[in-house]
Amino acid sequence: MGIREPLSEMACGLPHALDVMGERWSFLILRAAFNGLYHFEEFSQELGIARNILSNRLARMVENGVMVRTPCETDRRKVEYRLTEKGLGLLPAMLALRQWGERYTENFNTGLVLVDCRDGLPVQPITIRAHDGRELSWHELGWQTPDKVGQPVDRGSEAHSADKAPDKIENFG
Amino acid sequence: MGIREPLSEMACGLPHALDVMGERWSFLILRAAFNGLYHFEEFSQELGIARNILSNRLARMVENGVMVRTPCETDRRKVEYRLTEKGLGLLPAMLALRQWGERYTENFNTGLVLVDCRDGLPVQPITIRAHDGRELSWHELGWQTPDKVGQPVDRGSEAHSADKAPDKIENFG
DNA sequence: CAAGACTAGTTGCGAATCGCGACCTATAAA
DNA sequence: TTTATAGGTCGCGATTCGCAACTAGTCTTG
Repeated sequence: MGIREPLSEMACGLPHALDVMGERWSFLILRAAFNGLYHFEEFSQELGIARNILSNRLARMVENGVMVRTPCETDRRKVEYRLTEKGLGLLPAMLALRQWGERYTENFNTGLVLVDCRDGLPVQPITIRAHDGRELSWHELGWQTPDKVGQPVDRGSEAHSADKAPDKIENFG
Repeated sequence: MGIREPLSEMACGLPHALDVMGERWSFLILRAAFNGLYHFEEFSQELGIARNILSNRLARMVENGVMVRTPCETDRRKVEYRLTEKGLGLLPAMLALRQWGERYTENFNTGLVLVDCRDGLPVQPITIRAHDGRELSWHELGWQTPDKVGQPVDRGSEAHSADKAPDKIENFG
């Protein structure tokens, strides 16, 4: 990581997530892995990524526990890269990103729809939900200290009018 | 984007999403914006990012419709950067990434909990849900052509045993 | 109104990263 | 035994990043 310290600050999971997955190609490699690819040459051909970069990213994902690297039993030239449970855990994030990309790409060609295998019906758009399942928007969210969980949060009547902010009204991150 | 063509292939929203948000700092700037910051100097101080990079990223986000840039009425030295609806639409993706980062960061210090303002109860972990709300894992998902939506998908009995893959069994992306 | 301070940048330059092609090693197939 | 394949590494030019310094408008203060 060298000089990149600022990404590693604590109390927010985003820096760590970006540290692991924030480099160019990482998410596309992940997508390919979810696609069922697991050999070096497969990733290389599918993505058209430079070999040294691919090598670097795969090593990094292994190092960070997103993938495991195992020599192939039946053909010892080959190596298998497989998603770990931690890697599989990135599916909601990747899908949310994808859905966003699809929604806001004009003339997006809906070639294939992600569905529940069982009934072939499309999955829902990914949303943020309250404990009881209600869908929540940004304005309905707030931060609470662990000891005060269960107490309503006052967000200071929405700081979003110009020049009101004396300091951070609410802390979303 | 010059030579970066491979990211812009169609039929998948991820390349577009990464094109817009995949550069270093973009997601942290987004987080800061969700935090209620909207001035150049605020972002600069909060993130410790180089000024030229910040300038570049903000311009890019404006260009891509994630933020709008408006000169401040009351102090014309200042400029306001605000999230558009498109920008707000990134909240599920950002939160999914954050939750993943939190979950897999050891000794993660849970300083603040994201809650529903109304009752102060924590939001759910972000998941993928079927049309009827059932939570779905990777193994239960498949791709279907639009005209065949509603027909169950056979994923070829899970390609994930070594050396079976003659070709892509199922196409997750 | 003039002198300073503040905001939002831009510019230049060295350092780090990316992308391409060539090369290398171990294994498998002909 | 020769050739092909898989998974890399190495070197080098092009791009991007990070830092510090500088600039152009716009308040603010005396």
